[in-house]
Amino acid sequence: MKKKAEERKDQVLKAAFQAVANHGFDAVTLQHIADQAGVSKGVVHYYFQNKETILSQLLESITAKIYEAEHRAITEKQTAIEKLNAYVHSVFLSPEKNKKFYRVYMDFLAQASRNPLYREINYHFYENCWGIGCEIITLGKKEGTFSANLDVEKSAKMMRAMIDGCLIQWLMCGQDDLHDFYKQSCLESISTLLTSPE
Amino acid sequence: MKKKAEERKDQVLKAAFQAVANHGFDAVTLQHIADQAGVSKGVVHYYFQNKETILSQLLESITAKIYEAEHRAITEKQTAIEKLNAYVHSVFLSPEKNKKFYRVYMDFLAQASRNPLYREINYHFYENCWGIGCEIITLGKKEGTFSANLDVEKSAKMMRAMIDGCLIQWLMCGQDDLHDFYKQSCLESISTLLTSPE
Amino acid sequence: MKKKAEERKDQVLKAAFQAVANHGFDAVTLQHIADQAGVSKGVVHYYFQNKETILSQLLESITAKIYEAEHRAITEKQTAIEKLNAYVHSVFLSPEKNKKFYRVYMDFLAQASRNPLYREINYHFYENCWGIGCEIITLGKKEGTFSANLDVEKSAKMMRAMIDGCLIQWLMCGQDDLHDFYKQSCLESISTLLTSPE
Amino acid sequence: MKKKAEERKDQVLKAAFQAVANHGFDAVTLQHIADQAGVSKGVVHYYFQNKETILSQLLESITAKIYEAEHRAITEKQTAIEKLNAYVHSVFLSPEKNKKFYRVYMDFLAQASRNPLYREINYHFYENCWGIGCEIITLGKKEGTFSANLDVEKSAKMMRAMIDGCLIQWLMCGQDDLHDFYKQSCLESISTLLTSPE
DNA sequence: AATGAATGAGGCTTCATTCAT
DNA sequence: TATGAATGAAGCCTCATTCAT
Repeated sequence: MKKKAEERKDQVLKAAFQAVANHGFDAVTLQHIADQAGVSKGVVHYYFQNKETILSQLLESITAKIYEAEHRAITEKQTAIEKLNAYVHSVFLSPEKNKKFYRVYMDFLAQASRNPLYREINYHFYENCWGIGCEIITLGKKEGTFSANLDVEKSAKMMRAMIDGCLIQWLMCGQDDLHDFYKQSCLESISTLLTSPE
Repeated sequence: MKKKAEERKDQVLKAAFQAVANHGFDAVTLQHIADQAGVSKGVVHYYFQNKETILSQLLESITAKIYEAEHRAITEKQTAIEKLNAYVHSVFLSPEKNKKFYRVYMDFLAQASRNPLYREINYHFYENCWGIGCEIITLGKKEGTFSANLDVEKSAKMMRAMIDGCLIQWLMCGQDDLHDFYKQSCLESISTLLTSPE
Repeated sequence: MKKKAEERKDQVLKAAFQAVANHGFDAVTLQHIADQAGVSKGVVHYYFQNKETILSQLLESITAKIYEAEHRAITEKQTAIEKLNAYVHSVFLSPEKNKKFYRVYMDFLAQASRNPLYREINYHFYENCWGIGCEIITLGKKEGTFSANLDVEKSAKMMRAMIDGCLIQWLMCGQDDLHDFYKQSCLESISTLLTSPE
Repeated sequence: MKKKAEERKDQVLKAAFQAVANHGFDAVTLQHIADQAGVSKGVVHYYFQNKETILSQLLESITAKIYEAEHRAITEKQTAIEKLNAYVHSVFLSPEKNKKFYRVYMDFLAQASRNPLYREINYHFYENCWGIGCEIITLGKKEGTFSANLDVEKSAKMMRAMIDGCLIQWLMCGQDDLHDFYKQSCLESISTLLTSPE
């Protein structure tokens, strides 16, 4: 029973992601979501109180997934450089996937600037990302790869700012073939920031 | 005559800006805009063909204003360092103004990932921003302040990515008192990127 | 299930007929139709994509009904004269019914002069009517009742023109008591046309 | 002053005719009419109380013009046959003109079935048309061209019914090249009705 | 547990009409 | 006289939500 319900909710959330990716946050309807999930509109309301509940759980779900992927990527590597590389590569996955995920994510960011609930969810995601940054930077300092006098927390935040800034700029340019340019440039810039003396 | 009409349109656009800032891009209604402007709903349609027209002109208007302010800021300064400083300060204006402007701007970015018209307008804004970056960097190289081997265009893009990334991260944290932290960190990071040898 | 939906659509179409009869084609609103049907406005949109869909289906429905009644009437009779009589009588049903039906029909004709969809539906109705005429005339020629040298198709068209012309003229006079006069005169005229030698 | 006003009203009515011909009775707006007349919307309201006033005066105007043309046509001829010919030819003027005039006229007929004012105006037009019919038939009887036992008034009405029925049927078929067929058939039918013995 | 029919609030838009200039 | 800016009522349509089955 409980299991079935969990599966159902997951099914709806997956459908919601697709639906939001296709139609946009404010254009998506519960009908879109139900259609995408291959269920009736009633089901959606049966498992979720209302539209906002679905969407906030969707935000939680996708930020969790992004973080998991990032975390998995760096765990597999040993050195700070390798981890940094893996991190950035796990963010710049592919034009198609980035487009889909970041479109949805940007929709949520826009909402989050007004909706405290979304903001909180996103903040949690930020904390996770900063955590990854701190881990890499701390290791790099220990290795002697990165500057000894780096402010770890500050650098982690700048690192994430760079990543988001690049990904958004890429997304807004609408040119898939620039994906590699932005990935490389982002990586270079972060490296410079972390290795620059003083 | 013509003048009056222009003023009216401006009045409506200003009201639209306030209304979008308050309610968000997808929750704003023409009634909100009319109320904010202190006019009847009919007036809005008298000066603008439809809702999308208002919103796209609003995007044009605010990106133009942001750019103008940035451009004005750097024009007043002489050295590359001063210009860079002025640029970042003109972006990080104040918590209140940044919040309002960037909320609206983020709404548009979210839309732009799907709407080509918005994307085009934003691209034009990007070009302007990159132009400012290029100007500063070129001057800095000439002065010898910045690294001689910088790729001017690439650096300009990374510069803007850093700025947007920081501003968005600040906005999403919902803490006004971090405004200064992000301004300073952003400036530092860009400086590092531009002055780091090789 | 399907049955229920069909009934609902029928209910709405019937209501639409009443509403158009009462308010006229261009003054009728979806609210009128919903009220007449005793349902909420939403129901109308649930079963019909939009207003035009309702109205075109209404045109199809009423022309089909008129034709069916006419066809049924002539089928029951044997001789050409009897059939002709029955045909005209089935058209000139009663002042009340004619008024309601032809008011609506005239609204559609007015629209049809510009709207190809309506024109097509009406043309189909014309073809049916001409078919009835042809059937009667062909039989009459075979019987020797009607002139041997009649152009069947042309005569069928003139027959219908006479019928519509009379009914419209009657409707426009606004005098119910002339209904019988027009019915008889119409019948006489058609008889004359079909029996006149040469 | 008075003269200027009359000219202005005429100008607006002519524009109204074009506008209704183009957009249809219920889709036409005062802006269409003003544009067509090359004047401002205010002018239209200055010379006409409201929209209905314009439209009813337009109906009067066009029925008067149709009648005048018909009357002029038969006046120029001597014999009943010639007059009848001229009459029908003056009605079936040309595909283009008939389309424009009858579209507008049909719009009014549809309205007239509900609006007493329009109905009255149209009735006056009918009387004029019947008058023409009576004149022709009476002459034909005197000449011995038409059947002696014709009921003049009734025949005049049937004559007009035939004309309107044919013109409407032609209009609804949407085939310009059938214009001649309907004109000839209409004339033949009327001739048959009027010459048939008994 | 699931469906989808029904509701009705609320949005965008059109347009006749008014009125200050 | 003439203009056209401004109003606001009213229409169509969408869609989250409810509820009987």
